[in-house]
Amino acid sequence: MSSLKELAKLLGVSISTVSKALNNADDISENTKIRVRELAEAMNYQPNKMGAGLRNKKSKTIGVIIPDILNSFFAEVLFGIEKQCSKKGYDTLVCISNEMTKKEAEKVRLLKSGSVDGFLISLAAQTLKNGDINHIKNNIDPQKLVLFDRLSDQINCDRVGVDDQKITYQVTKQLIEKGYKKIAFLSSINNLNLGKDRKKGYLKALSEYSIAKENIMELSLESRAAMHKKLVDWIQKNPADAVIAADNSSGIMFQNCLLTQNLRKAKKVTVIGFSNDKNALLTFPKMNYIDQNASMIGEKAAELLIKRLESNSKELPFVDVKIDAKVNFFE
Amino acid sequence: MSSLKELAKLLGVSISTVSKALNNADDISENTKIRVRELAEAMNYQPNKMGAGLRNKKSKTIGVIIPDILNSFFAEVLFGIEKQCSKKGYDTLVCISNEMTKKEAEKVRLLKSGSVDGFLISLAAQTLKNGDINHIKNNIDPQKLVLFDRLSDQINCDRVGVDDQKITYQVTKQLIEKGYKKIAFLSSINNLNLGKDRKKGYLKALSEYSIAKENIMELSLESRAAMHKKLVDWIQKNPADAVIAADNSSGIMFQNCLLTQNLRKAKKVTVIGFSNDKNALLTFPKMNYIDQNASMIGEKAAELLIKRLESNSKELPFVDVKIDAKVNFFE
DNA sequence: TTGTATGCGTTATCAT
DNA sequence: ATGATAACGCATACAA
Repeated sequence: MSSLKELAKLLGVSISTVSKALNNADDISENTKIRVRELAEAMNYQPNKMGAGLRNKKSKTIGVIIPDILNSFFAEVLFGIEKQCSKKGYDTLVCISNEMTKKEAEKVRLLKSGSVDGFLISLAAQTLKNGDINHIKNNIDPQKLVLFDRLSDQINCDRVGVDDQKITYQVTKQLIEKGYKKIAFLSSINNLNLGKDRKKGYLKALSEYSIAKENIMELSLESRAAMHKKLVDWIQKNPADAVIAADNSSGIMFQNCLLTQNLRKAKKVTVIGFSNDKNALLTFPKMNYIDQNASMIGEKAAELLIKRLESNSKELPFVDVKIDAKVNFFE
Repeated sequence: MSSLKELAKLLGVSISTVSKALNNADDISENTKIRVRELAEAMNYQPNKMGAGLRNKKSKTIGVIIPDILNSFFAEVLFGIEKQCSKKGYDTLVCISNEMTKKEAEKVRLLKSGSVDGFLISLAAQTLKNGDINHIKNNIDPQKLVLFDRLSDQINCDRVGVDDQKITYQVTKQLIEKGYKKIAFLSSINNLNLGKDRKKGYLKALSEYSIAKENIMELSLESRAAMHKKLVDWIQKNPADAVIAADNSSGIMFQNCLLTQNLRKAKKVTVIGFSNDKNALLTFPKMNYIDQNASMIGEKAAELLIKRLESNSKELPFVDVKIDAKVNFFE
């Protein structure tokens, strides 16, 4: 790789002249600037990030820690993060915690030594469960941290999340207003907070419209064959005209049940699942779905972090952003 | 962040003594080493990557360029890369080319300035299509490059790929040996090389066993409703007892067709798609599938690169590794 | 056994 | 308008 030194030697000027010329400093003649830029271009000069980083105490790199890259939600968030960071001239250093607090702590250490300017973190399940967040609190300046999706109220910093209760509330409301009378709820994630919130939203809408709640079914996805049978029984006995699934798997599984039993037309059940545009392609007939807008979560989180990093005033109050989901209705 | 300088001052020794002690040099007394290590521990000292990188001309960071993070195949490869790199003490800097040559070239530039030690790249569709790979050839030392999955024979370097022809050859053979007589082939990716290879494997197995080829159907996934109808017609007229789908979407779509028409039992068609363990969960009844073992591709690619980076001899011959797929048969 | 000096590539300050 | 110099954090050749 060519360096300022090399360019300087070839041009017969000093290193600082080259540096200033490339940074378009006021005190360098237009002529020199042109000569320097041309050679730099020709030599395919790229400033060395480590040299600049060492000097400026800034790496223009953001550390990202996600619990699970195989979860398409996080992959999509990452897409949004990458998009926004790229736009603002930042690199991303991506780490995976595998949902484990220990790994998460290790990654924080790693990234700090990698001299990232700031952190974008979605907390590991284990961390949330145990409320064990000292590895974050003690090692990361909240001015350099944005939490997304998996939040903890034990840390005072910028957050970007989804309003799970609002999503299901709105969808349930929409269904009611479309004339559905018996709306059931299906979930395999009632042990998680977001599962509970989604259920709350469903119940809230029903109670607002004084509608009796329909059957609520808890699914365990461990034993699929057994669940399939249970679902079939359920839908045959249940008079629901719409079903809201609290998660991606439940929705698709339920839709498949309708198909295998050829019940879809007979029962006229509208199914609404959680998904994203990519996965939705895999269902046919196309399932109605709630898209959490994951890439927007990533974009927004990155935007907030970069804004804070580049603001010199430490006076920006912490914000709590909620990203709205998009509902895709086909029927 | 604490630095060697700070530790040195607190201990009343020189910077180099601290540095050597932490690196366990021979010429430092055990006593001093202990004192230094203890303080370093207490201060939560982390060596600054940029300082070390600048000095050593090594960043212990690997640049990864993938075409599309929303494609679960690449997300899974990334998982494997991260796993292996993490194990060997390397960070990964992940970039997305969005299948565009221009973006890919930009990312190469970016990563070079970020001073990565080496590159793991899966080429963008556009790059492969146009054979336009100068941005790689001219800017990356082949000793520091491993291509994976999307390969080009215009670049002489280590490669890790899948043997697409072999996969479908083996699966077709298995089906024949299980007694299937009429094996059809379904594809929506016949425009891609890997799609062509998968078809070749299918045809090769049939010809080896002197079995007449069954219907071969090209799917376009643009207009899903139309395709669905076409598929239904196809399966009703077609006497196939097994269908090999060349890609994930085709397989799931076809399986759904069987379900919507309640044809599954009547026709007794065995479907084999491409998928991974995660996506396979979304089908019911569980679809037979070929798992490309994507995370292994990532692990192997990272392993090869690190081995080459850490070998001082430049004499290692380039290797061409093929990762075998796993076939999951449920019926 | 420990310390001093140097340089990696960059930028900012202060001469000239 | 240009150049010399110092400093960022680290590792190492060499001196003591």
